[in-house]
Amino acid sequence: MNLRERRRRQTARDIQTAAVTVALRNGFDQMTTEAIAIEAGISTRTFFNYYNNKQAAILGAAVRLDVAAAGWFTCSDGSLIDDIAKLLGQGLQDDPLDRAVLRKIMAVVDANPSLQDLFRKKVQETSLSLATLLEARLGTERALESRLLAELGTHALTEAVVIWAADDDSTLDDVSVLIGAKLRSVSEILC
Amino acid sequence: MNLRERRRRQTARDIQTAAVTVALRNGFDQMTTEAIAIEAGISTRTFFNYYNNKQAAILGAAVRLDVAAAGWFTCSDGSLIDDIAKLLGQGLQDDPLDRAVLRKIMAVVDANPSLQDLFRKKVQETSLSLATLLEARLGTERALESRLLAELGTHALTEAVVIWAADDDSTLDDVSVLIGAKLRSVSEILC
DNA sequence: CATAAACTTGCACAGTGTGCAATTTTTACT
DNA sequence: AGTAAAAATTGCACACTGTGCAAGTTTATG
Repeated sequence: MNLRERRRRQTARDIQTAAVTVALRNGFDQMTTEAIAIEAGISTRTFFNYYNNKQAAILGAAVRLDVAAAGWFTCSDGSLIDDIAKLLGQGLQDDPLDRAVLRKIMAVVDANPSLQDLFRKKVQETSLSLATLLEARLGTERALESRLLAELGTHALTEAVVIWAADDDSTLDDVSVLIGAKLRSVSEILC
Repeated sequence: MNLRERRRRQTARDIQTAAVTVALRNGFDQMTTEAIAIEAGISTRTFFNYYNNKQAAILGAAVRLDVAAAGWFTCSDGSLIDDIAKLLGQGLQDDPLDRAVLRKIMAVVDANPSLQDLFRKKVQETSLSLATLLEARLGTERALESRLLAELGTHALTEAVVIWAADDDSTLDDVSVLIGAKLRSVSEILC
């Protein structure tokens, strides 16, 4: 990874941290992009080079499923549920979360519908990537089930991350386990 | 229904029509709230009394499930799928769509991610109302299944409305039938 | 070390969205 | 009809958003 690339990520994180800090201090609605820029030590113009708006700055980057590196997923003949859990967990490992920061983010998001909207959008994006992979594995004729399974998987991911954030003793590996458990529980109820 | 209430709805529709007209003429991104206001014959200030932003003006009001008038749904012991189809169809009847207008709206939405975002949000709202009703019918212990079923139902609704919009000979009643058919098809695949 | 590519910044500017107070329209009641 | 309350419309001021552009600065590369 480049120095340039590392710097970009770091700046993006710095801005996110600044945004969360300001949001917790003044309230999200009172927070201006100027305040974020000052807190992060950059110009407002640079802020907009990193994020399209305040909402995006709070939420940061979405969980990305590396479709290229997931060839194993489409070919695997192991347990579908385990593979989904592993895949989603892998997506988290790529861009590790900071528990303390995440808690603050959750506090801000909980109080702001506009943030929840954007969050839904990001979840939707993740769901779409997952659906594509699932369709590749299950076959095109199962497109609808793929979409629903993906929906289910990303919901499980969200709930698992919330649990992870709340429990100081849990690790990122536990998230995969949690996802698997949730999916299995749903599967039992439906069958 | 009041004269006042009817006027409000009519003005809301007028603004929506104006917005769609302008969007098709100039492109959504070039469209300003001022242009909409002029087209609708109102002030920009009044525009914001009706809609929070351009996106909302294009999409208009969401399909509302009248929770109060849906007591029958939670008590019914008929076919769940039929009842869901009936309920969603009922929501449409309350606020009939104009096929020609809907087609124009779809053309604009198809070309604009920000409209798709808002659309997703509206679908989500409908899904939530439906989930509440489903949970009341199925029992609290089936909350998760209720949410998934609701998701499924609103997806089916969306697809059915698209089909209705494309077919001049179909009626709003057909939408219910379509929803039922889609749900049944999914149910077969899953079982 | 020189040059290209990427990044940052200031500035100008068009557009968004809201609070407030004045005015007009509708409703409800006598 | 007449009138007072309630609701809707509007203009105005203003703070904030987001983008294009051009000039300056930093990093990558050979």
